[in-house]
Amino acid sequence: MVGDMDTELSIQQVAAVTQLSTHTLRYYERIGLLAAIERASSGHRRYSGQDIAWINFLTRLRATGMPIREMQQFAELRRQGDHSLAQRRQLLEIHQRHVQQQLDELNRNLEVIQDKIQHYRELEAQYDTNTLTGSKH
Amino acid sequence: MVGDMDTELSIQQVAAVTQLSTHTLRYYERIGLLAAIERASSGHRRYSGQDIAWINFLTRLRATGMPIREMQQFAELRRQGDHSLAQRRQLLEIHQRHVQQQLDELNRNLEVIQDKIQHYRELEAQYDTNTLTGSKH
DNA sequence: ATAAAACTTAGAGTGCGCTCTAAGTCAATA
DNA sequence: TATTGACTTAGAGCGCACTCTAAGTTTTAT
Repeated sequence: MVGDMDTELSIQQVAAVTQLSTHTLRYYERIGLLAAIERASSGHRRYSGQDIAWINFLTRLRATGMPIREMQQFAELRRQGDHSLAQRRQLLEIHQRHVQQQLDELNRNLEVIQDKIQHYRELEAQYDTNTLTGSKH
Repeated sequence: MVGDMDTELSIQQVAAVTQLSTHTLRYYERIGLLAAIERASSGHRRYSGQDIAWINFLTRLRATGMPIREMQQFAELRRQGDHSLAQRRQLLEIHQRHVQQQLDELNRNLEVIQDKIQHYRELEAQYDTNTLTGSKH
């Protein structure tokens, strides 16, 4: 089962497992996020297990708000091989800090929203009481 | 200091305190997020303390990914007064769940990124060793 | 053999949330 | 009084990340 890494998938199959559209997969290749996917003799794309793993990681970066531009830089560094390891790590460390900031902000905002919900609950209780006792109508 | 709620601010002042551009403030009013800001005799906008509080809350909703469409619904409910309290609360409760999902996903993705950083650290250490011992060049 | 489906490329179109421009009115200062 | 600057409106334009279309070739199924 180790050899599964060599399984080659069609664009439709990759779309199914990555949840990206075939349009998006071609788009990612075109703008250099994927760079040179292998072709079958027919010219059709054949994705390797490594390609899938890379696409999945890209998806994590996108989901955490990394702009395409930065992902392009990251992909370019990857293409340059081992001597770019430190730069790739630094890029990810910066991004990691951004994600932590997002988390902090999201947590703060969540609290405010929860406070508001609680506030509404109290207002509702009061409003219901007024309505039931017939005051003012 | 309680009377500060009645202070009326110009659009520039509101832009300064809310960190929104004057363009965005007019845009929000135009699409019904703010609805009918008072005007001075000159026709210039005059924002109340309540307006500012509302804008700040809207900003929290935006920052947590609520689409403008939904904010418009929320603003509309607010305009309808007390009898929409329960609906407003429900809308916020749904949004609250979305925010919690965002937080969960962000946390999962952060972990993957951190793992990748750690992986790079290990590869770097190995690469440096190989380089120093002159193996392979 | 032929039709339907899937693939290819280049490039146009879309939806979101602003962001800016144009044309004009009003207000404050030299 | 003149001019600089802030304000008004309606509507066009923009950046991002896709998403789709058109035109053509290849593969698969009947």
